[in-house]
Amino acid sequence: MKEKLNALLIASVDNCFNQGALKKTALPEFVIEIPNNPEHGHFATNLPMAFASSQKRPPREIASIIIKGLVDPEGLVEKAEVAGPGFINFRIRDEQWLQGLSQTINLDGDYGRSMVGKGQNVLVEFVSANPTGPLHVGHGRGAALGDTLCRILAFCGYDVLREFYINDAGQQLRMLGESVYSRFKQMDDPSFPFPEKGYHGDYVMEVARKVSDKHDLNIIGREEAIRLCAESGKDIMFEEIRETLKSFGVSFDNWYSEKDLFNSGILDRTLDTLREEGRLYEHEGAEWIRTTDFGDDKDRVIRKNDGNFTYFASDISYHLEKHKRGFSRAINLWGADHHGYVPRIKAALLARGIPENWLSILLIQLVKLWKAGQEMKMSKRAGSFVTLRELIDEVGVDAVRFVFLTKNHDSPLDFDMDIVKKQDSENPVYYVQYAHARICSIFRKAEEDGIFLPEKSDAILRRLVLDQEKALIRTMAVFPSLLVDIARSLESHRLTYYLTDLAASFHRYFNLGTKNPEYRVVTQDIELSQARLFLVKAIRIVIANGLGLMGVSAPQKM
RNA sequence: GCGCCUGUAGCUCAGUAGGAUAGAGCAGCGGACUUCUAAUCCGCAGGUCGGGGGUUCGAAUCUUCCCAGGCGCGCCA
Repeated sequence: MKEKLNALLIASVDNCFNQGALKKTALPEFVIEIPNNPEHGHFATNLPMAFASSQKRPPREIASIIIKGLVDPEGLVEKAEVAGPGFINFRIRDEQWLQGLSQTINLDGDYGRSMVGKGQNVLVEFVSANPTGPLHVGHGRGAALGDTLCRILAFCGYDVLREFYINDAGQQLRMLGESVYSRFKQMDDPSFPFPEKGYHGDYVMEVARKVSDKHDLNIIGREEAIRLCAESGKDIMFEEIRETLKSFGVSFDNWYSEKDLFNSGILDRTLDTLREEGRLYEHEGAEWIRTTDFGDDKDRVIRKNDGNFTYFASDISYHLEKHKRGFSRAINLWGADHHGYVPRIKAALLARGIPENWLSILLIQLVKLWKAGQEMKMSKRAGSFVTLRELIDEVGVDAVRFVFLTKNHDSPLDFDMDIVKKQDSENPVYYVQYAHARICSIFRKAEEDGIFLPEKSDAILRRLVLDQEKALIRTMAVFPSLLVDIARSLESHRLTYYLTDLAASFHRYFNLGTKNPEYRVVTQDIELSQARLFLVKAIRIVIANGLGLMGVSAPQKM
């Protein structure tokens, strides 16, 4: 609807140009928004105010000129009026809204789908946890956010590739191997030393048991045993990570291995290119990249004086390779503790002429877990942390995902397990799900009463005349453009608020019927009942589609 | 010290590309189920949008300074 109005406005301004009512100047940036105050109509635009400076006329005057020159062959607008300092407020004709409603019903599961991203392929990298331990709750937030973002992008027509980058080449894997080996040795000799920077979590002992069940670590040399522990440990952890993600409803198209980056020669090739272009230099036995030429605050080492590459080398290479693979844009979801790396990775891309906005990096703030009124401090080093697996098992996938999606990614999130575990109204996930279940229940009731929906809805929908019904129809009309907005802003949490809002409007509507039977969906008047059934069916569709994009189930019964 | 993020109701947070009178949930108080699901709804109360300046028709939103909190500033991974 907003899009239609936008086109209408542009045509109208054009018309004013041709009539000489307005000077031919460039169209300014303007917005069409839904006013908070219902008295201001269904839509409002600030176009006249934005136009004031180039037209050199008062906004209100421009507003009435545009209204006079309105081009509206479809009969979209019922009323247009000048308001406030120079807004134009629009009221759309009921017919138009009803058309939107029947479209929602016809499109069903495809309602909200669009093609705005057509022709664009996007690489979304998220989670990318090291296979040196289980996923913790912070990874869960990234997984929920990333997965939902991918679903929304795909729904908006983007060609999305979901990728998990596996750090399987560096020191940390070696450390896992040493930790596992040490735990194995400690089974017989508790005084066996544990590596200083080793992984302390209990899971390491479990890995040690599993590895030693399969292999006799005593008959092979220490080095080989550590290598074996590292390799097997990685496989075990990785399997666990995949398993956890799967039960969390998160899938990936591609698992990109850092080791492959080395073995395939890609890393060397990318560095050669940078070297040829004079972006690298030797200094004190190490090799550096001149990221300061591109906005970083200091140059960075990519090869240490011991000959090993820094992790940054593979990171540069990985991202340059992403670009080379032909993606029109890339999105990374990182933990906010990595924000210091943003300027340097962007600098490295710029050094190869890749524009800064090709890569969007979403920084995800910390999750604080609360239980029994106490914060559960997490420390990976000390091995004390709540895993995503534990959280899912205790709280349930729907609730965890929903809560992770209630906050903007750059705002820290307090996760109160006591609230989220409750099976009652305090738990926010049920509010939306309940609306869905309630609608299903209405349909069961209608069926009992022998009321069924006809094929065509159009004529019947005219019976929807209540303010609440019209408001619901308008709210639902926002859904497609909301998704487009999210695809632009990458702010998935807005979907959560939208669905909560829609559910609230529905619950309110439903409750009208508890006071006055005339306002029930299923009434004595069959045609009216059918119209309302179409309405709530549309609500069910929007909620189901929205929850689907969030990876949250839409139950028929609760 | 430098950089990034955050600061909105008692608490947790929204606030749609700068728009008109700043919202929700929870907590508090008072109401609504012989009824299509009360996991719901209605009402009341609750705010110098951290503070000061600036930009303009208009600022929670942009800018600058200050205050408070979180995180990051390795030839670690």
